[in-house]
Amino acid sequence: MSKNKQEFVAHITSREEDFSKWYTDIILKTDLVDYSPVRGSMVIKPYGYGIWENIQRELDNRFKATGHKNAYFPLFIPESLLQKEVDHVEGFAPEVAWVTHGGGEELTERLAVRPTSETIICSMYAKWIQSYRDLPVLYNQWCNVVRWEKTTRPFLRTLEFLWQEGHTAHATEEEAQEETMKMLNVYREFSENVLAIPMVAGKKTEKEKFAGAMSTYTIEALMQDGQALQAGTSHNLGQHFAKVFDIGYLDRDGQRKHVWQTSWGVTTRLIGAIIMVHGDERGLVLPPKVAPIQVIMVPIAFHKEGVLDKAEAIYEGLKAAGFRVELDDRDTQSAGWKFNEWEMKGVPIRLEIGPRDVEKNQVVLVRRDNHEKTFVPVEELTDTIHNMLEEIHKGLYDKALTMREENTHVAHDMDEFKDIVETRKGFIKAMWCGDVGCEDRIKDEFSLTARCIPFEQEKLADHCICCGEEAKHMVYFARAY
RNA sequence: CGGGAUGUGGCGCAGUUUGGUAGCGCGUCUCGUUCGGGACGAGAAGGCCGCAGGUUCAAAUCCUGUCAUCCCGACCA
Repeated sequence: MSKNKQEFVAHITSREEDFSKWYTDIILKTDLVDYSPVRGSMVIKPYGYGIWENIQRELDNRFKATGHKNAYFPLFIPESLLQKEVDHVEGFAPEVAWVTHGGGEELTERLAVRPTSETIICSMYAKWIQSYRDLPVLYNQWCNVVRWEKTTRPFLRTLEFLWQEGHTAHATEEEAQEETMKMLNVYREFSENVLAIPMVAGKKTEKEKFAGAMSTYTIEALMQDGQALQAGTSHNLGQHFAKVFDIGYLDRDGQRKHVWQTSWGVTTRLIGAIIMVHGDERGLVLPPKVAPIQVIMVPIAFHKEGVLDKAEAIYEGLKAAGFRVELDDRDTQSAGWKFNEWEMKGVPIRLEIGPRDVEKNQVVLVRRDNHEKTFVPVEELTDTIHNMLEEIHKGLYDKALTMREENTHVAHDMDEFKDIVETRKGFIKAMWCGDVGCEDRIKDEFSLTARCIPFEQEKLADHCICCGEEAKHMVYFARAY
Protein backbone atom coordinates (compact mmCIF):
# COMPACT_ATOMS: atom_id res chain seq x y z
CA MET A 1 0.00 0.00 0.00
CA SER A 2 1.33 3.39 -0.94
CA LYS A 3 1.80 5.55 2.11
CA ASN A 4 2.54 8.63 0.12
CA LYS A 5 -0.39 9.71 -2.03
CA GLN A 6 1.91 11.66 -4.31
CA GLU A 7 3.63 8.52 -5.39
CA PHE A 8 1.00 6.65 -7.30
CA VAL A 9 3.59 5.82 -9.88
CA ALA A 10 6.91 5.76 -8.21
CA HIS A 11 9.16 5.51 -11.19
CA ILE A 12 8.11 8.23 -13.60
CA THR A 13 10.20 11.39 -13.55
CA SER A 14 7.98 14.42 -13.00
CA ARG A 15 7.24 16.70 -15.95
CA GLU A 16 8.51 19.69 -14.02
CA GLU A 17 11.81 18.10 -13.22
CA ASP A 18 12.67 16.84 -16.70
CA PHE A 19 10.07 16.71 -19.45
CA SER A 20 12.24 14.66 -21.80
CA LYS A 21 12.90 12.06 -19.18
CA TRP A 22 9.21 11.99 -18.26
CA TYR A 23 8.48 11.22 -21.91
CA THR A 24 10.97 8.38 -22.21
CA ASP A 25 9.98 6.95 -18.82
CA ILE A 26 6.38 6.81 -19.96
CA ILE A 27 6.88 5.23 -23.35
CA LEU A 28 9.10 2.52 -21.89
CA LYS A 29 7.19 1.79 -18.71
CA THR A 30 3.79 1.68 -20.38
CA ASP A 31 5.04 -0.77 -22.97
CA LEU A 32 4.42 1.39 -26.02
CA VAL A 33 7.87 0.81 -27.47
CA ASP A 34 11.27 -0.66 -26.81
CA TYR A 35 14.64 0.25 -28.21
CA SER A 36 15.92 -2.11 -30.87
CA PRO A 37 19.41 -3.29 -31.83
CA VAL A 38 19.32 -0.80 -34.71
CA ARG A 39 20.36 2.72 -33.82
CA GLY A 40 17.50 5.15 -33.90
CA SER A 41 14.93 2.47 -34.68
CA MET A 42 12.28 1.38 -32.26
CA VAL A 43 10.06 -1.62 -31.80
CA ILE A 44 6.44 -0.60 -31.50
CA LYS A 45 4.96 -3.03 -29.01
CA PRO A 46 1.33 -4.20 -29.09
CA TYR A 47 0.05 -1.50 -26.74
CA GLY A 48 1.65 1.22 -28.85
CA TYR A 49 0.73 -0.42 -32.12
CA GLY A 50 -2.84 -0.71 -30.89
CA ILE A 51 -3.00 3.08 -30.75
CA TRP A 52 -1.64 3.27 -34.30
CA GLU A 53 -4.21 0.75 -35.52
CA ASN A 54 -6.98 2.90 -34.11
CA ILE A 55 -5.49 5.99 -35.73
CA GLN A 56 -5.26 4.09 -39.02
CA ARG A 57 -8.84 2.92 -38.85
CA GLU A 58 -10.22 6.36 -38.08
CA LEU A 59 -8.18 8.06 -40.78
CA ASP A 60 -8.68 5.37 -43.37
CA ASN A 61 -12.44 5.68 -42.96
CA ARG A 62 -12.13 9.38 -43.60
CA PHE A 63 -9.93 8.84 -46.66
CA LYS A 64 -12.42 6.38 -48.12
CA ALA A 65 -15.27 8.74 -47.37
CA THR A 66 -13.53 11.43 -49.41
CA GLY A 67 -13.09 9.12 -52.37
CA HIS A 68 -9.56 7.81 -51.92
CA LYS A 69 -8.31 4.30 -52.53
CA ASN A 70 -5.36 2.51 -50.99
CA ALA A 71 -2.48 1.14 -53.06
CA TYR A 72 1.09 0.09 -52.38
CA PHE A 73 4.23 1.33 -54.12
CA PRO A 74 7.77 -0.13 -53.82
CA LEU A 75 10.12 0.57 -50.94
CA PHE A 76 13.07 1.01 -53.34
CA ILE A 77 13.42 4.01 -55.59
CA PRO A 78 16.03 4.06 -58.39
CA GLU A 79 18.47 6.93 -57.96
CA SER A 80 17.64 8.36 -61.38
CA LEU A 81 13.98 8.74 -60.41
CA LEU A 82 14.70 10.40 -57.11
CA GLN A 83 16.93 12.94 -58.81
CA LYS A 84 14.43 14.20 -61.32
CA GLU A 85 12.93 17.00 -59.25
CA VAL A 86 15.81 19.25 -58.18
CA ASP A 87 14.38 20.87 -55.03
CA HIS A 88 13.04 17.53 -53.92
CA VAL A 89 16.41 15.72 -54.13
CA GLU A 90 18.22 18.57 -52.46
CA GLY A 91 15.73 18.56 -49.62
CA PHE A 92 16.03 14.85 -48.97
CA ALA A 93 19.59 14.05 -50.06
CA PRO A 94 21.18 14.30 -46.60
CA GLU A 95 18.83 11.76 -45.10
CA VAL A 96 18.46 9.09 -47.76
CA ALA A 97 19.57 5.52 -47.09
CA TRP A 98 21.02 3.79 -50.14
CA VAL A 99 21.05 0.16 -51.18
CA THR A 100 24.23 -0.49 -53.13
CA HIS A 101 24.36 -4.28 -53.17
CA GLY A 102 21.85 -7.04 -53.80
CA GLY A 103 22.48 -10.76 -53.57
CA GLY A 104 26.16 -10.08 -53.06
CA GLU A 105 26.53 -8.13 -56.29
CA GLU A 106 26.98 -4.42 -56.65
CA LEU A 107 23.95 -2.79 -58.28
CA THR A 108 24.41 -0.91 -61.54
CA GLU A 109 22.10 1.79 -60.15
CA ARG A 110 21.80 2.59 -56.47
CA LEU A 111 18.36 2.24 -54.91
CA ALA A 112 17.09 4.75 -52.38
CA VAL A 113 15.05 3.43 -49.49
CA ARG A 114 12.03 5.72 -49.83
CA PRO A 115 12.12 8.82 -47.68
CA THR A 116 8.76 9.65 -49.31
CA SER A 117 7.21 8.31 -52.49
CA GLU A 118 6.46 11.26 -54.76
CA THR A 119 8.98 10.23 -57.40
CA ILE A 120 8.12 6.58 -57.77
CA ILE A 121 4.42 7.32 -57.69
CA CYS A 122 4.80 10.07 -60.28
CA SER A 123 6.70 7.71 -62.56
CA MET A 124 3.70 5.39 -62.49
CA TYR A 125 1.11 8.15 -62.81
CA ALA A 126 2.86 9.22 -66.02
CA LYS A 127 2.05 5.79 -67.41
CA TRP A 128 -1.48 5.48 -66.04
CA ILE A 129 -2.83 8.91 -66.82
CA GLN A 130 -3.66 9.58 -70.50
CA SER A 131 -7.00 11.30 -70.60
CA TYR A 132 -9.01 13.79 -68.58
CA ARG A 133 -11.28 10.79 -68.03
CA ASP A 134 -8.51 9.21 -65.92
CA LEU A 135 -8.63 12.12 -63.51
CA PRO A 136 -8.67 12.70 -60.66
CA VAL A 137 -6.42 9.96 -59.32
CA LEU A 138 -6.92 9.74 -55.56
CA TYR A 139 -4.55 7.20 -54.03
CA ASN A 140 -3.16 6.69 -50.57
CA GLN A 141 -0.66 4.27 -49.16
CA TRP A 142 0.08 3.10 -45.62
CA CYS A 143 3.74 2.21 -45.35
CA ASN A 144 7.10 2.76 -43.70
CA VAL A 145 9.69 5.31 -44.79
CA VAL A 146 13.31 5.82 -43.86
CA ARG A 147 15.09 9.08 -43.13
CA TRP A 148 18.64 8.90 -41.85
CA GLU A 149 18.33 11.33 -38.96
CA LYS A 150 21.16 12.31 -36.69
CA THR A 151 19.20 12.66 -33.50
CA THR A 152 16.38 10.27 -32.84
CA ARG A 153 13.63 9.91 -30.25
CA PRO A 154 10.94 7.25 -30.15
CA PHE A 155 7.82 8.31 -32.07
CA LEU A 156 9.09 11.87 -32.58
CA ARG A 157 12.01 11.10 -34.84
CA THR A 158 13.20 7.63 -35.78
CA LEU A 159 15.18 6.37 -38.77
CA GLU A 160 12.23 4.33 -39.90
CA PHE A 161 8.67 5.37 -39.23
CA LEU A 162 5.15 4.44 -40.22
CA TRP A 163 2.87 6.83 -41.99
CA GLN A 164 0.30 7.29 -44.68
CA GLU A 165 0.94 9.31 -47.80
CA GLY A 166 -1.84 10.43 -50.08
CA HIS A 167 -0.94 11.27 -53.67
CA THR A 168 -3.48 12.79 -55.99
CA ALA A 169 -3.53 14.12 -59.53
CA HIS A 170 -6.07 16.59 -60.86
CA ALA A 171 -7.04 18.30 -64.09
CA THR A 172 -6.99 21.83 -62.72
CA GLU A 173 -5.07 23.96 -60.30
CA GLU A 174 -8.26 24.84 -58.45
CA GLU A 175 -9.13 21.21 -57.94
CA ALA A 176 -5.65 20.43 -56.59
CA GLN A 177 -5.83 23.35 -54.19
CA GLU A 178 -9.25 22.22 -53.06
CA GLU A 179 -7.92 18.71 -52.42
CA THR A 180 -4.95 20.09 -50.48
CA MET A 181 -7.24 22.03 -48.19
CA LYS A 182 -9.78 19.24 -47.91
CA MET A 183 -7.18 16.79 -46.60
CA LEU A 184 -5.67 19.29 -44.21
CA ASN A 185 -9.13 19.76 -42.88
CA VAL A 186 -9.57 16.00 -42.52
CA TYR A 187 -6.42 15.98 -40.40
CA ARG A 188 -7.58 18.88 -38.27
CA GLU A 189 -11.02 17.38 -37.73
CA PHE A 190 -9.47 14.01 -36.93
CA SER A 191 -7.03 15.53 -34.45
CA GLU A 192 -9.76 17.35 -32.61
CA ASN A 193 -12.47 14.70 -32.69
CA VAL A 194 -10.34 11.59 -32.30
CA LEU A 195 -7.10 12.61 -30.63
CA ALA A 196 -8.66 15.45 -28.61
CA ILE A 197 -5.81 17.72 -29.68
CA PRO A 198 -6.56 21.28 -30.78
CA MET A 199 -4.57 22.35 -33.82
CA VAL A 200 -3.45 25.58 -35.38
CA ALA A 201 -3.95 25.21 -39.12
CA GLY A 202 -2.14 27.34 -41.63
CA LYS A 203 0.38 27.65 -44.39
CA LYS A 204 4.09 26.98 -44.09
CA THR A 205 6.52 29.73 -44.98
CA GLU A 206 8.68 29.29 -48.10
CA LYS A 207 11.57 28.29 -45.87
CA GLU A 208 9.61 25.59 -44.08
CA LYS A 209 7.67 24.11 -46.96
CA PHE A 210 8.10 20.59 -48.34
CA ALA A 211 10.97 20.07 -50.77
CA GLY A 212 9.45 20.25 -54.23
CA ALA A 213 6.05 21.60 -53.25
CA MET A 214 4.41 24.77 -54.50
CA SER A 215 2.91 25.32 -51.08
CA THR A 216 2.65 23.35 -47.85
CA TYR A 217 -0.13 23.51 -45.29
CA THR A 218 0.19 22.23 -41.77
CA ILE A 219 -1.53 21.54 -38.50
CA GLU A 220 0.56 22.41 -35.47
CA ALA A 221 -0.03 21.33 -31.90
CA LEU A 222 1.44 22.65 -28.68
CA MET A 223 3.01 20.20 -26.24
CA GLN A 224 2.92 20.66 -22.46
CA ASP A 225 6.54 21.75 -22.39
CA GLY A 226 5.71 24.64 -24.69
CA GLN A 227 7.25 23.21 -27.82
CA ALA A 228 5.31 22.92 -31.05
CA LEU A 229 4.87 19.71 -32.98
CA GLN A 230 4.00 19.52 -36.66
CA ALA A 231 1.26 16.92 -36.65
CA GLY A 232 0.29 16.68 -40.30
CA THR A 233 1.04 18.29 -43.63
CA SER A 234 -0.77 18.69 -46.93
CA HIS A 235 1.13 19.85 -49.99
CA ASN A 236 -0.02 21.47 -53.17
CA LEU A 237 2.67 20.17 -55.50
CA GLY A 238 1.56 22.33 -58.39
CA GLN A 239 2.97 21.00 -61.65
CA HIS A 240 6.60 20.66 -60.55
CA PHE A 241 6.54 16.88 -60.52
CA ALA A 242 4.07 16.59 -63.39
CA LYS A 243 6.48 18.43 -65.63
CA VAL A 244 9.65 16.54 -64.76
CA PHE A 245 7.87 13.19 -64.86
CA ASP A 246 5.74 14.29 -67.79
CA ILE A 247 2.40 13.35 -66.32
CA GLY A 248 0.16 14.60 -69.10
CA TYR A 249 -3.39 14.06 -70.25
CA LEU A 250 -5.44 14.94 -73.27
CA ASP A 251 -8.14 17.39 -72.23
CA ARG A 252 -11.63 17.85 -73.64
CA ASP A 253 -10.33 20.61 -75.87
CA GLY A 254 -7.82 18.28 -77.50
CA GLN A 255 -4.88 19.94 -75.77
CA ARG A 256 -2.27 17.91 -73.92
CA LYS A 257 -1.84 19.30 -70.40
CA HIS A 258 0.11 18.49 -67.26
CA VAL A 259 -1.77 17.38 -64.18
CA TRP A 260 -1.86 19.25 -60.87
CA GLN A 261 -0.85 17.22 -57.85
CA THR A 262 -1.10 17.03 -54.09
CA SER A 263 0.43 14.89 -51.38
CA TRP A 264 -0.38 14.70 -47.69
CA GLY A 265 0.67 12.64 -44.71
CA VAL A 266 0.63 11.93 -41.01
CA THR A 267 2.95 9.64 -39.10
CA THR A 268 3.38 7.60 -35.93
CA ARG A 269 4.61 10.89 -34.53
CA LEU A 270 0.97 11.54 -33.66
CA ILE A 271 1.42 9.05 -30.84
CA GLY A 272 4.15 11.28 -29.45
CA ALA A 273 1.73 14.19 -29.61
CA ILE A 274 -0.92 12.26 -27.70
CA ILE A 275 1.59 11.49 -24.95
CA MET A 276 2.94 15.03 -24.68
CA VAL A 277 -0.42 16.78 -24.85
CA HIS A 278 -2.51 14.61 -22.52
CA GLY A 279 -0.06 12.78 -20.26
CA ASP A 280 0.22 13.65 -16.56
CA GLU A 281 2.25 12.83 -13.45
CA ARG A 282 0.75 9.37 -13.21
CA GLY A 283 1.58 8.50 -16.80
CA LEU A 284 -0.32 8.22 -20.05
CA VAL A 285 -3.78 9.62 -20.55
CA LEU A 286 -5.24 8.19 -23.74
CA PRO A 287 -8.08 9.76 -25.68
CA PRO A 288 -10.96 7.22 -25.62
CA LYS A 289 -11.22 6.95 -29.38
CA VAL A 290 -7.69 5.66 -29.85
CA ALA A 291 -7.14 3.91 -26.51
CA PRO A 292 -6.45 0.20 -27.17
CA ILE A 293 -8.35 -0.50 -23.96
CA GLN A 294 -11.22 1.85 -23.16
CA VAL A 295 -12.46 0.10 -20.04
CA ILE A 296 -10.28 -1.97 -17.76
CA MET A 297 -12.17 -4.20 -15.36
CA VAL A 298 -10.54 -4.88 -12.01
CA PRO A 299 -12.44 -7.43 -9.96
CA ILE A 300 -11.95 -7.06 -6.21
CA ALA A 301 -11.56 -10.09 -3.93
CA PHE A 302 -12.58 -12.21 -6.85
CA HIS A 303 -12.02 -15.54 -5.14
CA LYS A 304 -15.21 -14.71 -3.25
CA GLU A 305 -18.54 -16.16 -4.28
CA GLY A 306 -20.01 -14.65 -7.42
CA VAL A 307 -17.53 -11.85 -8.10
CA LEU A 308 -15.71 -13.35 -11.04
CA ASP A 309 -18.91 -14.76 -12.57
CA LYS A 310 -20.54 -11.36 -12.42
CA ALA A 311 -17.40 -9.68 -13.79
CA GLU A 312 -17.27 -12.06 -16.73
CA ALA A 313 -20.92 -11.51 -17.51
CA ILE A 314 -20.42 -7.75 -17.52
CA TYR A 315 -17.28 -8.13 -19.62
CA GLU A 316 -19.19 -10.07 -22.29
CA GLY A 317 -21.94 -7.48 -22.24
CA LEU A 318 -19.58 -4.57 -22.73
CA LYS A 319 -17.69 -6.35 -25.47
CA ALA A 320 -20.94 -7.05 -27.27
CA ALA A 321 -21.86 -3.39 -26.90
CA GLY A 322 -18.74 -2.53 -28.88
CA PHE A 323 -16.41 -1.22 -26.19
CA ARG A 324 -12.73 -2.14 -26.13
CA VAL A 325 -12.75 -3.76 -22.71
CA GLU A 326 -10.43 -6.07 -20.82
CA LEU A 327 -10.84 -8.00 -17.61
CA ASP A 328 -7.74 -8.05 -15.45
CA ASP A 329 -8.24 -11.26 -13.52
CA ARG A 330 -4.58 -11.88 -12.73
CA ASP A 331 -4.34 -13.27 -9.22
CA THR A 332 -0.68 -12.40 -8.98
CA GLN A 333 -1.30 -8.68 -8.56
CA SER A 334 -3.25 -6.87 -5.87
CA ALA A 335 -6.13 -4.61 -6.79
CA GLY A 336 -4.21 -1.52 -5.76
CA TRP A 337 -1.28 -2.52 -7.91
CA LYS A 338 -3.56 -2.90 -10.90
CA PHE A 339 -5.14 0.52 -10.30
CA ASN A 340 -1.76 2.17 -10.56
CA GLU A 341 -0.65 0.07 -13.48
CA TRP A 342 -3.69 0.83 -15.62
CA GLU A 343 -3.65 4.47 -14.67
CA MET A 344 -0.07 4.67 -15.83
CA LYS A 345 -1.11 3.03 -19.08
CA GLY A 346 -3.74 5.70 -19.59
CA VAL A 347 -6.89 3.57 -19.80
CA PRO A 348 -9.81 6.06 -19.83
CA ILE A 349 -12.14 4.19 -17.48
CA ARG A 350 -11.51 1.71 -14.69
CA LEU A 351 -14.38 -0.53 -13.70
CA GLU A 352 -14.19 -2.05 -10.22
CA ILE A 353 -16.44 -4.84 -9.12
CA GLY A 354 -16.25 -6.42 -5.67
CA PRO A 355 -18.44 -8.49 -3.33
CA ARG A 356 -20.35 -5.43 -2.12
CA ASP A 357 -21.13 -4.40 -5.70
CA VAL A 358 -22.32 -7.86 -6.61
CA GLU A 359 -24.71 -7.68 -3.68
CA LYS A 360 -26.11 -4.34 -4.86
CA ASN A 361 -25.93 -5.18 -8.59
CA GLN A 362 -23.71 -2.18 -9.27
CA VAL A 363 -20.13 -1.39 -10.26
CA VAL A 364 -17.67 1.42 -9.58
CA LEU A 365 -16.38 3.53 -12.48
CA VAL A 366 -13.30 5.72 -12.09
CA ARG A 367 -12.26 8.23 -14.75
CA ARG A 368 -8.58 8.46 -15.67
CA ASP A 369 -8.66 12.16 -16.47
CA ASN A 370 -10.12 13.55 -13.23
CA HIS A 371 -10.19 10.45 -10.97
CA GLU A 372 -13.91 10.86 -10.30
CA LYS A 373 -15.54 7.78 -8.84
CA THR A 374 -19.15 6.85 -9.65
CA PHE A 375 -21.36 3.98 -8.52
CA VAL A 376 -23.42 2.72 -11.43
CA PRO A 377 -26.28 0.18 -11.45
CA VAL A 378 -25.43 -2.64 -13.85
CA GLU A 379 -28.47 -2.02 -16.04
CA GLU A 380 -27.29 1.54 -16.76
CA LEU A 381 -23.72 0.58 -17.43
CA THR A 382 -23.58 0.68 -21.23
CA ASP A 383 -25.13 4.13 -21.50
CA THR A 384 -23.06 5.50 -18.65
CA ILE A 385 -19.80 4.28 -20.14
CA HIS A 386 -20.76 5.59 -23.56
CA ASN A 387 -21.43 9.03 -22.13
CA MET A 388 -18.41 8.96 -19.88
CA LEU A 389 -16.06 8.24 -22.79
CA GLU A 390 -17.56 11.21 -24.60
CA GLU A 391 -17.09 13.41 -21.55
CA ILE A 392 -13.51 12.29 -21.14
CA HIS A 393 -12.81 13.14 -24.75
CA LYS A 394 -14.32 16.56 -24.31
CA GLY A 395 -12.52 17.08 -21.02
CA LEU A 396 -9.17 16.23 -22.61
CA TYR A 397 -9.79 18.52 -25.54
CA ASP A 398 -10.84 21.44 -23.35
CA LYS A 399 -7.87 20.97 -21.08
CA ALA A 400 -5.49 20.87 -24.03
CA LEU A 401 -7.10 23.95 -25.53
CA THR A 402 -6.78 25.85 -22.27
CA MET A 403 -3.17 24.78 -22.02
CA ARG A 404 -2.52 26.04 -25.53
CA GLU A 405 -4.30 29.34 -24.96
CA GLU A 406 -2.43 29.95 -21.74
CA ASN A 407 0.80 29.37 -23.62
CA THR A 408 0.07 31.46 -26.67
CA HIS A 409 1.47 34.97 -26.41
CA VAL A 410 1.32 38.08 -28.51
CA ALA A 411 4.38 40.14 -29.36
CA HIS A 412 3.86 43.58 -30.86
CA ASP A 413 7.51 44.50 -31.08
CA MET A 414 10.95 43.00 -30.72
CA ASP A 415 11.37 43.92 -27.04
CA GLU A 416 8.16 42.18 -26.19
CA PHE A 417 9.17 39.22 -28.34
CA LYS A 418 12.48 38.91 -26.52
CA ASP A 419 10.83 39.17 -23.16
CA ILE A 420 8.38 36.39 -24.00
CA VAL A 421 11.12 34.11 -25.31
CA GLU A 422 13.07 34.60 -22.12
CA THR A 423 10.29 34.30 -19.59
CA ARG A 424 7.54 32.20 -21.15
CA LYS A 425 7.09 29.11 -23.25
CA GLY A 426 4.75 28.23 -26.08
CA PHE A 427 3.54 29.91 -29.23
CA ILE A 428 4.31 33.53 -29.99
CA LYS A 429 2.06 35.35 -32.40
CA ALA A 430 3.74 38.17 -34.24
CA MET A 431 3.60 40.15 -37.47
CA TRP A 432 6.04 39.36 -40.28
CA CYS A 433 6.97 41.01 -43.55
CA GLY A 434 7.38 37.74 -45.45
CA ASP A 435 11.13 38.04 -45.88
CA VAL A 436 13.19 34.94 -45.19
CA GLY A 437 15.95 37.13 -43.72
CA CYS A 438 13.74 38.05 -40.79
CA GLU A 439 12.72 34.43 -40.36
CA ASP A 440 16.39 33.41 -40.29
CA ARG A 441 17.28 36.09 -37.80
CA ILE A 442 14.60 34.95 -35.38
CA LYS A 443 15.79 31.40 -35.76
CA ASP A 444 19.45 32.29 -35.20
CA GLU A 445 18.80 34.53 -32.25
CA PHE A 446 16.06 32.64 -30.44
CA SER A 447 15.96 29.13 -31.95
CA LEU A 448 12.34 29.76 -32.80
CA THR A 449 10.91 28.80 -36.16
CA ALA A 450 7.88 30.06 -38.02
CA ARG A 451 5.44 27.22 -37.42
CA CYS A 452 2.82 28.56 -39.79
CA ILE A 453 0.89 31.47 -41.17
CA PRO A 454 -2.47 30.63 -39.63
CA PHE A 455 -5.65 30.81 -41.68
CA GLU A 456 -7.19 32.80 -38.87
CA GLN A 457 -5.24 36.00 -39.26
CA GLU A 458 -5.20 38.90 -36.80
CA LYS A 459 -3.64 42.27 -37.36
CA LEU A 460 -1.50 42.80 -34.30
CA ALA A 461 0.56 45.65 -35.72
CA ASP A 462 1.38 47.37 -38.99
CA HIS A 463 5.04 46.48 -39.09
CA CYS A 464 7.21 43.38 -39.19
CA ILE A 465 8.43 42.48 -35.74
CA CYS A 466 11.93 42.04 -37.05
CA CYS A 467 12.75 44.64 -39.73
CA GLY A 468 9.96 47.17 -39.26
CA GLU A 469 8.87 47.00 -42.89
CA GLU A 470 5.23 46.64 -43.71
CA ALA A 471 3.81 43.41 -42.25
CA LYS A 472 2.15 40.90 -44.51
CA HIS A 473 1.11 38.12 -42.16
CA MET A 474 0.65 37.13 -38.59
CA VAL A 475 2.84 34.12 -37.87
CA TYR A 476 3.03 31.58 -35.06
CA PHE A 477 6.59 31.19 -33.85
CA ALA A 478 7.77 28.44 -31.49
CA ARG A 479 10.50 26.04 -30.65
CA ALA A 480 9.58 22.84 -32.38
CA TYR A 481 10.22 19.12 -32.19
C1' C B 1 27.51 16.39 -36.32
C1' G B 2 29.49 19.15 -31.68
C1' G B 3 29.23 19.26 -25.74
C1' G B 4 28.06 16.35 -21.40
C1' A B 5 26.50 11.65 -19.00
C1' U B 6 25.54 6.39 -18.71
C1' G B 7 26.12 0.95 -20.12
C1' U B 8 26.87 -4.66 -14.10
C1' G B 9 20.75 -10.96 -13.54
C1' G B 10 14.14 -8.91 -16.50
C1' C B 11 14.06 -3.54 -14.13
C1' G B 12 16.54 0.14 -10.80
C1' C B 13 21.25 0.60 -8.75
C1' A B 14 26.07 -0.25 -5.55
C1' G B 15 30.94 -1.94 -6.43
C1' U B 16 35.53 1.28 -10.41
C1' U B 17 39.02 6.32 -6.83
C1' U B 18 43.12 2.18 -4.24
C1' G B 19 42.85 -4.44 -9.69
C1' G B 20 42.28 -10.03 -5.72
C1' U B 21 35.67 -15.32 -4.78
C1' A B 22 30.02 -10.19 -8.43
C1' G B 23 26.34 -7.70 -4.44
C1' C B 24 21.56 -5.07 -2.95
C1' G B 25 16.31 -3.68 -3.84
C1' C B 26 12.27 -4.74 -7.00
C1' G B 27 10.49 -8.37 -10.27
C1' U B 28 10.32 -13.87 -11.68
C1' C B 29 9.28 -19.31 -10.10
C1' U B 30 7.03 -22.87 -6.03
C1' C B 31 3.78 -23.32 -1.62
C1' G B 32 0.51 -20.99 1.77
C1' U B 33 -2.19 -16.78 3.73
C1' U B 34 -4.21 -12.25 1.31
C1' C B 35 -7.24 -8.88 -2.15
C1' G B 36 -12.12 -1.70 -2.19
C1' G B 37 -5.17 2.46 -3.94
C1' G B 38 1.47 -0.72 -5.55
C1' A B 39 0.03 -7.26 0.57
C1' C B 40 2.94 -10.99 3.74
C1' G B 41 5.82 -15.46 5.07
C1' A B 42 9.05 -19.56 3.63
C1' G B 43 11.98 -21.61 -0.21
C1' A B 44 14.33 -21.25 -5.30
C1' A B 45 16.19 -19.84 -10.12
C1' G B 46 18.76 -16.13 -12.76
C1' G B 47 24.97 -12.28 -14.49
C1' C B 48 31.37 -14.72 -19.74
C1' C B 49 29.95 -6.72 -15.71
C1' G B 50 27.73 -3.25 -23.79
C1' C B 51 31.39 -5.19 -27.46
C1' A B 52 36.69 -5.74 -29.27
C1' G B 53 41.64 -5.33 -28.26
C1' G B 54 45.66 -4.27 -24.70
C1' U B 55 48.40 -3.96 -19.68
C1' U B 56 48.84 -7.65 -15.52
C1' C B 57 50.15 -13.62 -11.98
C1' A B 58 45.12 -11.56 -11.77
C1' A B 59 40.48 -6.67 -14.94
C1' A B 60 33.50 -4.90 -13.69
C1' U B 61 37.77 -1.92 -11.87
C1' C B 62 43.59 0.53 -15.51
C1' C B 63 44.58 1.87 -21.09
C1' U B 64 42.90 2.13 -26.43
C1' G B 65 39.10 1.60 -29.77
C1' U B 66 34.08 0.75 -30.88
C1' C B 67 28.67 0.42 -30.39
C1' A B 68 24.22 1.93 -28.07
C1' U B 69 21.10 4.93 -25.04
C1' C B 70 19.94 9.55 -22.39
C1' C B 71 20.38 14.99 -21.82
C1' C B 72 21.79 19.94 -24.15
C1' G B 73 22.71 22.38 -29.00
C1' A B 74 22.84 22.57 -34.91
C1' C B 75 19.38 19.66 -38.99
C1' C B 76 14.66 17.27 -39.77
C1' A B 77 7.78 14.33 -39.87
